[in-house]
Amino acid sequence: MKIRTRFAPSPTGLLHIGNARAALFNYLFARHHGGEFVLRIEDTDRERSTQQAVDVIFEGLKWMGLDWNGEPTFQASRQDRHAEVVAQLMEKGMAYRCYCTAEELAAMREKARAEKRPPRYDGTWRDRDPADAPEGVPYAIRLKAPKEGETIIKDLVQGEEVRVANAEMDDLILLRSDGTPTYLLAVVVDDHDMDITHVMRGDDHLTNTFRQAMIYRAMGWNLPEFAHLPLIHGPDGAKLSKRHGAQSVVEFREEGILPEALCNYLLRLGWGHGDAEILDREEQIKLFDIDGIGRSPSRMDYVKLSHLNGIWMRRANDERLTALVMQRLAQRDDLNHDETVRARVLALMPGLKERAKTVVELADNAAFAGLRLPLTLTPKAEKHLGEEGKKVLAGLETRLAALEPFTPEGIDSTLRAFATEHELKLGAVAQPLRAAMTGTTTSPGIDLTLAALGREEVLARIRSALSA
RNA sequence: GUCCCGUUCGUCUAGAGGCCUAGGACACCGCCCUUUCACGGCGGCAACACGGGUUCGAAUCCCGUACGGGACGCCA
Repeated sequence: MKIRTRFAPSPTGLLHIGNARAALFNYLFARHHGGEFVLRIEDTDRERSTQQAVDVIFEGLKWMGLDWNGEPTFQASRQDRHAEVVAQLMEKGMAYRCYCTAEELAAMREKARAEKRPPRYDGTWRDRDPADAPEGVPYAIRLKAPKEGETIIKDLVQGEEVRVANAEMDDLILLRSDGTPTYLLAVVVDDHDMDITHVMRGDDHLTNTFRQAMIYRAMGWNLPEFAHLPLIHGPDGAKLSKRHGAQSVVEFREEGILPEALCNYLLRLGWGHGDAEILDREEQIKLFDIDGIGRSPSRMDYVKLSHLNGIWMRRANDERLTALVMQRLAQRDDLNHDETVRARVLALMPGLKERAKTVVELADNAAFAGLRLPLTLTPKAEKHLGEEGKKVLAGLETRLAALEPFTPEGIDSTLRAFATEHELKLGAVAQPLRAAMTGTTTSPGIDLTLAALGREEVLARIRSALSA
């Protein structure tokens, strides 16, 4: 049997981190087993669904490198099929018309709650003679669910068997009074028709699964395997919300997170395989399986995500990182943006990427490459450009002007020789230079920094610092 | 309120009855490397929710309690 998984988000405006993880797991599981991973957009709620929201999902998945098989299915386009299934259930006597209004149902629930009973539909129209039906009143169609016995489902994550007494459940609505299918019905029909073998989704759907199982049974269909993933909470254990920080895929991208870091983090959140921590896509596919998924909800740890992002940045290609940095620097109007600046950033990248955890930080640290003279100094940098510092710069100016070739190696030996001659520690030479080059006290190695700026710029920055 | 699920360092996790003096990672604290800041290396702090069983032996199996989460819509 070929494994087929699906990711079935509803287009409501953002690709939430929990959904993104569900997509990742479904993707990895399918790829691990040589199966297929398909996409279905659950847009039955026409009010809230927009093309823009659909695009956000596509873009997010592509950014994460989760490619799906075939064309996406739009659930709304399958309404005729959903209605057809309901018609079959009516014929079999397994569904019935319910004429209760929304107000009546709300009152029913409220009353039940007030009496501390579980809020459920009381079955008013279940056995009532259809002839009693009021004239011209719209009706919904409900499933005639079993009232006795129990419904058992198998869950690959949450334990072998999960069971609930049928008396605990009421007759769910299949078709709304406007004729459109409900989520519960549409999901079952689509998963069946699309030959989905494994349904992997958030734990919040676990109890829905019982009701869906009833629909499968009523139709005489086989159930797929289920795997309910524990939810992701905020660092404090409460529901993930805005105040915790980023929660959608695009937000993480804006904050300078690399997709491979996000995927690596999301995978390790709620899944483990021995001591494996850093996994590229190939290893993820090789190692991922359902038995590694944990059972309890996990907390989002933005600090650990940053750490992983640092690792993935160091592994990333310099050209790629430079492009990301230049994109961000383009927003700043205190910088030059020409090709020279880009070349400097690229040359600095090996040193830069060791010192940042996000692309945002990377861009901040790279910005000095495009700065115009004179530089604005940080208070700490200023201290290095006192009398002593200036003496060093003045002494260095002629030597650097004469240095040939102007390479990191040549610069390094020039500085060391200068320090020895003047009985200075290397730091006493490097820090004034760094301050003059960057306006700050931190940067990649001073040899690399000077070489990247180029002789002309280095001399210009020294003179500028000297004349300040 | 009813039902369902869960519970190993602060966090993410390893752990499938003896390999556990409970391992790794992040964070934190030292030390080393060092031209700054990082990176890296070494070391430290730190957990089996609680109570009963079962067993020669339990983090691992069973029951209960506590705590946490989820569901209970003509939303998905």
